Amino acid sequence: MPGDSQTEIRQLLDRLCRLAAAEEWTADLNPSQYAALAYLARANRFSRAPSQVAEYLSSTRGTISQTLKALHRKGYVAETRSQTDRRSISYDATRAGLDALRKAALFEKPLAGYSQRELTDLSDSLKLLLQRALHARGNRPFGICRECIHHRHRKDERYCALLDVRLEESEAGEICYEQAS
Amino acid sequence: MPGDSQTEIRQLLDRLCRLAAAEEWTADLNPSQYAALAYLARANRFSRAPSQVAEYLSSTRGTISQTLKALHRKGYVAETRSQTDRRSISYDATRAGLDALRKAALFEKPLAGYSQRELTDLSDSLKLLLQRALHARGNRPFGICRECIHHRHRKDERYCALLDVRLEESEAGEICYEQAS
DNA sequence: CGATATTAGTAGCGAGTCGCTATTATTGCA
DNA sequence: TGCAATAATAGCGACTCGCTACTAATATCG
Repeated sequence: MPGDSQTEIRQLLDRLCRLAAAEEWTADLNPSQYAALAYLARANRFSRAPSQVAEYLSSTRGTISQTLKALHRKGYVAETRSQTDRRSISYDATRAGLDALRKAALFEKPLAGYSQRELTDLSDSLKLLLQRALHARGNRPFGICRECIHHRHRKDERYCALLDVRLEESEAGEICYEQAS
Repeated sequence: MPGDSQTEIRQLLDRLCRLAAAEEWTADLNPSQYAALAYLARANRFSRAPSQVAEYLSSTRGTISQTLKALHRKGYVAETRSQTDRRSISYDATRAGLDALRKAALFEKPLAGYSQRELTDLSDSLKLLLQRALHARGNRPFGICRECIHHRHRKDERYCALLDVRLEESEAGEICYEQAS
């Protein structure tokens, strides 16, 4: 039934995204390219391969492959082939890429009047909804490293018990493909 | 800066939309077609022309023209030429169109556990954000007829003071292009 | 009244997404 | 060692999107 809360929430989300998309075009990026680049800027070094980007964006490897190539042509990402697995590639956002991201800021003005409390409330509501929707579809959560069951933190050292590696302090706040809770 | 509340909220919105989009493909609709159809199902008879759909979706007349033609080919909308202005066309969702919309329901399960209070809270937060974002860009609000300054309601009669027409009871809850508050 | 905007809808271009289905490397496993 | 699984990519057809025209109908105004 059109008009109920579900439909309304869905349409609100959609219109907000379309508005954001309109802004993204002005920054030499199309919405998919923006989304991929924004992910790469927040993802840790174990989570920047095409298939991981595809999964995060609920897209396919084929499409994302093209998107990343386009970003590469524009100089917004750098390609790094893996040493251990010669099939896989990792993409990192370049300085120019981060600049392009900043140009497409949309909700700065509309969110300016919000208190920190209101921001986290909204953020948490959306996070919960997304989490449930992802779970219903059997998708990975793509949570933050620090909030993972494999994350170990003692003294001033961080460590991932799953991948068996030491972690830099700055990596604790990044998105991880393997994150679980 | 990636990682702040703004960026995070934007990425959450984006991922929710992409998830919804993935669901829409399964209902013989692409995301744009779904969005246009969902709008037509909620818009009143003064608001169903291509240019109005385009404005609602932050798109262009050209693109929406194609989208509506595609929906027409699929039998999901009906075309009606205006009697008064022979340039304009109005599109209405057909019964088959409404069925297709229902097939693409996504947030049913994830939102099932929410209380009515939580639903309206989330809905209101998003509405406020959208409203501010639209205002910042100088766009129309596309609000609901009933909540308009031109809406008159006395006894059991509804009336629009702007368009100078009587309104059916069922129209009071529909989206209107002319809505202002 | 008639010339001149303005408006509504559409067509067509080029780039690119998206869901597909292969295809090619490379790696893991029995 | 052979065969399945995996990572990335290529290519197809339908489509969106931002453009720039373009047609037809309606408004405006000297």
